[in-house]
Amino acid sequence: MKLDRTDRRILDELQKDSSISNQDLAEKVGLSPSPCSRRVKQLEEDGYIDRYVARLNQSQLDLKLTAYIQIALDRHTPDRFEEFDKTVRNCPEVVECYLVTGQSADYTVKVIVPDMEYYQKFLLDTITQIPGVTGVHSSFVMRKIVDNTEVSLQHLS
Amino acid sequence: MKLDRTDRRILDELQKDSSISNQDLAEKVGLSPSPCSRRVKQLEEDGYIDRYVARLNQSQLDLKLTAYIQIALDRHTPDRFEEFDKTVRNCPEVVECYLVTGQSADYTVKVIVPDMEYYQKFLLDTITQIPGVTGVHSSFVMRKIVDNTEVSLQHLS
DNA sequence: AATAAATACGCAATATTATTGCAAGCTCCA
DNA sequence: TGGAGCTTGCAATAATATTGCGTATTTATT
Repeated sequence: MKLDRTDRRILDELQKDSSISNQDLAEKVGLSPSPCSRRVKQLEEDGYIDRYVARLNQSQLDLKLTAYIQIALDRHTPDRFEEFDKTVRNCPEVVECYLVTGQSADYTVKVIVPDMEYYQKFLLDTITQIPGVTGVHSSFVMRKIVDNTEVSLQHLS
Repeated sequence: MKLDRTDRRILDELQKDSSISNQDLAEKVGLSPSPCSRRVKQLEEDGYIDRYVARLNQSQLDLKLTAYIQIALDRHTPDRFEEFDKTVRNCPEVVECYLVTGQSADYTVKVIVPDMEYYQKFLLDTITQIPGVTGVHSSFVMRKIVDNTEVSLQHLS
């Protein structure tokens, strides 16, 4: 259950571009197609590769606003958390939601929506309606410098 | 250059799982394989699909710490921004970096690293070294409720 | 350091999957 | 209601991935 340099290179390539053919991937990592295919399959089976996804062009799809919402709850009881989690998991506008450390902001939520009007409605109709939500603070993305899903595997070397 | 219901369903499926075969995808969206393949190709060519990527299992790869860093700059001059952007783009630990609205926090940076020790070193050796960085505030992810790349296309209906 | 066991490799053959040409069927506008 | 432009499904073809197997390489053990 240990990864060598070739495995890591395979993972790196697939993180960047999973539409690469097995033949090209094999060449990039210095292997012939068959062992490369076998390694990829193994990495999938061992759970290193979670899933393959397509990333869409947001602005072309009229999704022009990305917002971060910092949310604080009145009480930190299990039922408060459960209710919040359940609601947020069912919002297609929410792409990320984390429980984070820090003074008052319990949750950090990332939302992708068409525009400010949509956002405002979403905030009022959905977030504000969740029991226990007290503080809500929004910030809006003006410019994207990095927007990846690719993680660094350097520490495994 | 307009998407019908079938196109949107294709995009939705590929966002969730791009490893689906064309045949299965065709069946899901109620098409036979050939027009389905043609539509996917068209969506790629038209730029709706940005790229295909593999998502990895972070904890299995020893990436146990996700952190958000809120960063403020001393001055909002072009060279300050450029220098910051350039540095951050070259950090493999940084998965997201946005310029955001708000009082003092100019940048929101998301970082994925093995542990707190690594994080501390990263902050001191990299972030703090960037000219003009004054305020730095970290929060750490304790629990992930949602961690997707999938965006909602409901507004197109 | 030698050797045995286990693992990983590349080639060639096979199987799977995607793509293309084409005729028939829709759709939409005049 | 007719016709132009698209879209579809089928069948044939092409591209791509996968598997068996003999050889080579690595790893562990003494």
